[in-house]
Amino acid sequence: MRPTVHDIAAAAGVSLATVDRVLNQRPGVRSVTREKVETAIRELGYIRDLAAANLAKGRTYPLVFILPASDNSFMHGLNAEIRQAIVRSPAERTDIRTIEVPAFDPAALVSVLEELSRGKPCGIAMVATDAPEVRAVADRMVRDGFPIVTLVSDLTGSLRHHYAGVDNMAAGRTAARLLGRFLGPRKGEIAVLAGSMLVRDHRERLEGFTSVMAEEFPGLAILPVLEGRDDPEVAHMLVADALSRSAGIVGVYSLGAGNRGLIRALKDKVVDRTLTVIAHELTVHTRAALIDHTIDAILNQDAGHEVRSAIRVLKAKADGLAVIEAQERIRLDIFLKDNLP
Amino acid sequence: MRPTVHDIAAAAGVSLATVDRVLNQRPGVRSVTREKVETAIRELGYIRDLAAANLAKGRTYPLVFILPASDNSFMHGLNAEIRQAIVRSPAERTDIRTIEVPAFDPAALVSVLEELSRGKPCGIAMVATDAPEVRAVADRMVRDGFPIVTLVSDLTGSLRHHYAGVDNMAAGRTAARLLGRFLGPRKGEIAVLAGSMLVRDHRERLEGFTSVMAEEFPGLAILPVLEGRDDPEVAHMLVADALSRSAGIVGVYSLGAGNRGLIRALKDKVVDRTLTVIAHELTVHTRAALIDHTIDAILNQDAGHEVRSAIRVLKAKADGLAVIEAQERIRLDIFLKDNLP
DNA sequence: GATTTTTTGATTTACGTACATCAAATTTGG
DNA sequence: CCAAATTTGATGTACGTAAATCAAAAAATC
Repeated sequence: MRPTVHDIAAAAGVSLATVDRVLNQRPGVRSVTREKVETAIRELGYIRDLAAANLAKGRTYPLVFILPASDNSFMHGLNAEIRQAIVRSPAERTDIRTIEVPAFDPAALVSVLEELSRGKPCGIAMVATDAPEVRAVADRMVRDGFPIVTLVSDLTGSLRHHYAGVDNMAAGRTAARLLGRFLGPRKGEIAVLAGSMLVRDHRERLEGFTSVMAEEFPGLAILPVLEGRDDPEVAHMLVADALSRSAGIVGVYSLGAGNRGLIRALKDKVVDRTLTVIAHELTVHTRAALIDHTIDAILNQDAGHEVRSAIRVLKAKADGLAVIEAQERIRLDIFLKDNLP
Repeated sequence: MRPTVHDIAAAAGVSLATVDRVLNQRPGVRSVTREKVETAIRELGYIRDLAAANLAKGRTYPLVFILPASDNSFMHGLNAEIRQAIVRSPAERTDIRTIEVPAFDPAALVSVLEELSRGKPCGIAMVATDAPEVRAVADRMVRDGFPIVTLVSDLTGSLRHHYAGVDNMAAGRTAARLLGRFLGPRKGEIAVLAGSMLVRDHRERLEGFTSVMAEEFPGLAILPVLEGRDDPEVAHMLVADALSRSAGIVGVYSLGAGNRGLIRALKDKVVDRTLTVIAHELTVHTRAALIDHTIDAILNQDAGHEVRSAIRVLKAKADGLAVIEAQERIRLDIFLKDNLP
């Protein structure tokens, strides 16, 4: 049987109360005594029974998710996953709340964080807007002991405990290689559809994409980025326009949302030529397009995994425990029509 | 606050002891009374606090992993992940034991299972040898109440509660499409290297592979399968031989283990022609080969995820709880040199 | 050496559930 | 209606930890 507080008290020759004081870093213990207890803990290999401790404390983990108020499939999916997590709350002792903030608005995010830092949440997960002022508050809160993880989009150079999202640079590079290899020896132009270059994940995907394209597929020229604002209508217009303007386009990389518009544009135009298309995020629309060969590959991040991972990490940090790194790495899913879930 | 047994006793107008009898299906409760209690449970939305219950019972989850005694990187990795899980045992209340059985030996597996069914394990995870006699014992044990999950390789048509492994048919199909698309308009022959056609996962991969090849890439002809027994030496010999024999080979699909030998053969021979190569399982060797372009893509199953998933599922089944299906789906990882972890 | 302060011990209650015991109430059988 | 069997209640202990109280002992201060 694993040792309990009683065993430690006995081994250290002190009372249970003293052991408790040491374990929960309460004052009123001489450092010699504390030493004795800590030695006993180490020697017996004591590990506190978290379940029992949480029971005794009546502990719950109050967590806050801060999300941008964006109206696209991915964010809806993310929201749905958080609601699922809320359903599981009783069993997991979590108490999850979500806060919506205007998208791409550092000031709004900062004020929400300021507000939270006056409260009691034991953990914060946020889709970060990548701005210095956001980083400043986040870092201050980390130093003040708040567990903070970024979700989907990271905060450059910040102290946040963890990033629950994919490596977007790698995603862009992967897209480039897939596109390049699928096209083989063909030469031509590549259209890139993004949401906005103000978001870090989109910038990074583009950066990864262009670098591999330049290094390894010199026959393919990247056209100026189309910024579709993650809006299907805008995306449709931009892509349709680009396709009609340039006959040299052989491939498309859609690195943001709003793929509904992209797909419509592709279906209108493409009877006369074959395009190779790579898009991000698996939704009902992209899935259908993958199956009917309008899209050739989909890169995806699993929102469910991201949410569950964020929760696990925040709980672990709140308890001062280690996380299983490999488990928390969010993988880039590559879907062809053959390995759809 | 969530309701406790006390609240239920009060609501149902019975004593705590009676509630306990109902909850733990102990005898000595009239059906009318049982009804009252069950109604109260439903109406208050009571859910038993598993942590408290486990504490009171002093419960641990004795789990057994049955693994084939195969000497390849993948099995070594799987073993390592199980050892990691054993390290985490105290915190997870698990008590994990592994048993090695000769590979591809149904009789041995059956006798181990028979032995276990006389004991007390609350859950069994096994790399199944796909044979009718194995399925028979497994099904009997499932009916007797043992939670059983198959790991990596499934048991055809069995009642096992869960399969913690990838969809190998989908893996083969994916490999075919990748190879076909990477080769583009090129015509030629494809060499397939397998471990053994006696293992279900290899058979399925091959089946998926050939079907997509036949349907969609008629210009590519699949050569007779090379059975390398997952042994680097044998694999080396077979591949070197095939390459020297046929000048028409343009691609290779390695769906088993023993890739060390394959890679050596490729490096020896391939200076004079470009081959497109897809292999399974990310190891130090395949990773290096991917980076130096000897291999073009690696399909992988994450052994760590498989082990952790098997444990979560077995625990849930032992408690009669639901699992989060999406979380337990083992994904097929596709690695290009750009998205290596 | 007496006094104050700090440190330690002893003990209790609580968390939510499991499980056992014994007495009391109720039902059933004859 | 009585005896036997069944059902229910009341109560206590346990699991491992947290947290509080109050008394006792030890150390520090003057």
